[in-house]
Amino acid sequence: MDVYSTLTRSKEDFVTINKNRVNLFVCGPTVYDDAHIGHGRTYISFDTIKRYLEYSGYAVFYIQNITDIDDKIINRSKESGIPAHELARKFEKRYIEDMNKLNVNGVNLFARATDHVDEILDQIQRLIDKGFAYETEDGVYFEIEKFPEFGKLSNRNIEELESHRDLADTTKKNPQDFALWKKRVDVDEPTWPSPWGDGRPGWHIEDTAITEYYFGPQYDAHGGGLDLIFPHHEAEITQMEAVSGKAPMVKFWLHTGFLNVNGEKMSKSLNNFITIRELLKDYAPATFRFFVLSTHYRSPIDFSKDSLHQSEKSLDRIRKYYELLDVEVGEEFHSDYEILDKWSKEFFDSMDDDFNTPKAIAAIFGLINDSKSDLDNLSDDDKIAIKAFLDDAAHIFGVSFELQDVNAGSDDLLDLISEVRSELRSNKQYDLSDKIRDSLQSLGYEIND
RNA sequence: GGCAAGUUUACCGAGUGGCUAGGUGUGUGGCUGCAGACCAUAAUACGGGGGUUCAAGUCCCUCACUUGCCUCCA
Repeated sequence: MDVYSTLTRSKEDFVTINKNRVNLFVCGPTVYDDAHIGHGRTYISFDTIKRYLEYSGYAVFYIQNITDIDDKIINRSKESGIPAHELARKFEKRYIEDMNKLNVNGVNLFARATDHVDEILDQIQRLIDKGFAYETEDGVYFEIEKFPEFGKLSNRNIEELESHRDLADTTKKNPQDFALWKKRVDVDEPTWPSPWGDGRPGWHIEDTAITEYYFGPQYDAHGGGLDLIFPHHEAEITQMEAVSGKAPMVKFWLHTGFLNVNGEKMSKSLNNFITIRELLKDYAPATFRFFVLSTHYRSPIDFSKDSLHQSEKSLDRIRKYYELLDVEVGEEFHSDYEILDKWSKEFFDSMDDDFNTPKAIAAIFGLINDSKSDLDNLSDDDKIAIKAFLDDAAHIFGVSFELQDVNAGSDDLLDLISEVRSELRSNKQYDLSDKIRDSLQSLGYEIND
């Protein structure tokens, strides 16, 4: 299996630290508002990656942090009058609900920043002891001059960055030094005691404190959105490798591309901000998942009604084919159906190639196109084999290929109506039968004569 | 300005130097009372310009354009 790492800007053989174990960390959300479809894109991608790793025989431990204390939460708390702690819990709960609806359920542990303050304090102390960090009157900072490798993930160097920063009103030695601890005294916001006075953690330190605690100083893969490469992930590498003296902290850095809306960046000012909750009022979760997976996870993806519609139709086509496989998948079956072998190999080869889901989807259609015409001539075992393959693919993608029977329960009534319509048609009373058809269609029913 | 990713047929979107990606949409034919669904079938491509090669969408150079990051951001 080949996986692309941002650190080397190339695909590399996926070699893990400990045999078939994979320790995976993905940056979670800051819980000050509802999750949007960009979050959805990123977390669906990593959910699928985890699913595929597990399918391939890896035991994956997937941790996601929850940033439940930071400026945005505090600001929102002051605006709304809801205590910061309460606000964070509320949106954390809504976030997890949203993810469950999208069938994103692979995270083994959600780790809150505020539940790991002890580990954070401990890591800061060790950074000070080793001479990488210093205290000023308003906080504790990492001194990047002490870590010459700063910039290796994002291809930047300290000199060039300095010229773009303003040193005014900061107590830092160097403008690029970043906060490990922010001292906060006499303010109406949550603080924690520390050896340097009351305050709260800087943004970057929570992730390395959490990963060191659960994984140790080195682990297999770290993911997040493209926008986190600098400065967030750069700072993580700096902190962790400085404190442990071991490198690399992470071998595989995985970054998801952005989701745009109608070609524009999603932002509140453009009024094109779509939350997952809003999305799911109009579209099925599987449609959105399939839409996300029809683009490679590192590429930008453009969200539009039209694209969602295309995904819906594509998924429908797979489902209609799946329905033609009128067999039950049992324990044992034997098949050497060549067309299936060819396309399933293509499917898994594609997934092995940096999780190339669009190509894997194409392999499913390849199978459909090549096998559809001789489906009637296939043995039950061959059909079972096809169905088992599609079940695996569906599981990896986190969708279902079962036809969605949204009208279950009203079957008798529908049967009656369509019977009446058939009778009208056989009597050539098309005015009335077409009226029934139109009405049923406007109610969302499909007519397949 | 620095760094990064892109520019493929109407749209989305794969492409490891030589063999039809795939989907959606469209055309044509079939089935239909008609439309849809369904079945069959067809067409359109590689941003511009150089170069390497027997052969380039695929490698190299160059130009143009797009997007993102460089402050918080999935």
